[in-house]
Amino acid sequence: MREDDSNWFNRWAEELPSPEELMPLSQTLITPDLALAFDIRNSNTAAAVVAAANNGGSPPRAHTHQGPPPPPLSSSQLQPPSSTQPNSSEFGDSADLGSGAAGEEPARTLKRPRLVWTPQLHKRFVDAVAHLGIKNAVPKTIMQLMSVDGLTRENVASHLQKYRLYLKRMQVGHFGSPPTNGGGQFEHPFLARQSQQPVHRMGQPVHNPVPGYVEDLESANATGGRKVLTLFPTGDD
DNA sequence: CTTAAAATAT
DNA sequence: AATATTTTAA
Repeated sequence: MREDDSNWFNRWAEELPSPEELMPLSQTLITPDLALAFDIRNSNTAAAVVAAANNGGSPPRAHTHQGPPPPPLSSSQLQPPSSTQPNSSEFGDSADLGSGAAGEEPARTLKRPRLVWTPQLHKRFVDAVAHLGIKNAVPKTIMQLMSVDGLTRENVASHLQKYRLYLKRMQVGHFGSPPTNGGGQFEHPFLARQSQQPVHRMGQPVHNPVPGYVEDLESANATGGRKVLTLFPTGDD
């Protein structure tokens, strides 16, 4: 079906907002501990990294008692506010994943929110892999090169796994391949799904635990009326 | 309900 | 580190 290929490109195009759009996002995250404290989960495609830990339920996994709670991370690296556009070139710059409040150390007892691989973040990832070469493209190195604060090796490893699978799949498999686009450069439809329909769920209306904060969040992402607000200015496209 | 992304376990 | 499995979000 040719609808398919036209769609994938469409989707891909859809997912990249203007840099300006995501610019104001630099510090648009609710402080992690706050979010976690209120158990705010945004089904609204709001903040990228803001996810909530399942609180109030029975912990599904408890076996394999190997759980010294890892340090959340070194918290905030001081980000020089001087540059309006900190990163424009390749690497050498450090990106900064949602830390939210500077000076707030979530520290102990907080589960790390689910990471959302935004296109920009993925781009950075791909860039890193490309520049490292297949032999050095291991999670640790990639993570280091990406220099994204808050990004753990596990995150990269998991993503790398999927990325490799994706490559393998397109390498052998279907030829359907990208549409007649002049055979030019195709980005990776790797991150295919960004926004979906709100899918109304009957019976259980959205009960916002903390309307005030949610409102705050919404105003943050609603700025411009776009759908997805993601991360920091990777600014590279 | 289904699928896929991310986390987690091995 | 790589792969498999499970959990969680869209």
